Amino acid sequence: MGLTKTEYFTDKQNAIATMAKALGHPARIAILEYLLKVDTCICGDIVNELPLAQPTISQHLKELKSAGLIKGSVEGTSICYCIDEKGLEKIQSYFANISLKLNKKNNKCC
Amino acid sequence: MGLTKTEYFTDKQNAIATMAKALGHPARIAILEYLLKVDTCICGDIVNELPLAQPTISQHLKELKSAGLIKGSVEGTSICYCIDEKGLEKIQSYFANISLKLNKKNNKCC
DNA sequence: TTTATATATCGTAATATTGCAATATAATAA
DNA sequence: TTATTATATTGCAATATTACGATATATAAA
Repeated sequence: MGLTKTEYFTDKQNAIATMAKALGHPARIAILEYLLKVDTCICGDIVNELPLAQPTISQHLKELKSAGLIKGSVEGTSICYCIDEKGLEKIQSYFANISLKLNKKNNKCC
Repeated sequence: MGLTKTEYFTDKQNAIATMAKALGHPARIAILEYLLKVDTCICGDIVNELPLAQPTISQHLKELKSAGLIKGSVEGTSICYCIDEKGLEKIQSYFANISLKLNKKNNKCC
């Protein structure tokens, strides 16, 4: 195995899991935070920012991109990456909704 | 390799990544949503709810628990699992904060 | 064209994850 | 005690992830 049985779950569950998974690595959290910190859009200086090799960073960027959390556009020789607000809005509102429901039900157990 | 270099990142980055990783599987999202849906705290009927074998569910529960997203307490023969509000609050507020910063900076790029 | 720069892809080794059958454990019921 | 029930653990096969050196690609500069 080692294969996630996505067919057993709803599209939304899979979508949230995909985004959460993409954020399930400290390097990708660090990339997100760096993109948030810098004012101008970022290119390859993420490589200088993180203590990981260039191919590794490239791979992490690819995963964030395919999860819809960042965007990248060619800018001459380099590539401008930035946060994809839509994707982040999705995951943010998902957790906000969970919290809301949790507060409503006043779950007292365990 | 195959080994995440956690020592290169901050504790907070690692903590968020750990929680996100735990939610990076549709079965674990489904478990979370089920725990949220049912009024009473849940025990082994998660096994009946999801199309996965009992050992698999048990493993997923363990991961959610060690990430601080759910709690479990022995209740006779069975175990009562429920959402750990603290953990969920952490990840919720993290993304809320990201969204806030994102809106502030009006990021127009790419 | 040639060279330099930036990024992506390939290939690969080490490790982690997923899923389940079989089995162990632990608490209650008979 | 001996079931029975609920859950966890073990062991294992299939697959995925992480990381990086080597290399490819693509654009701009000389």
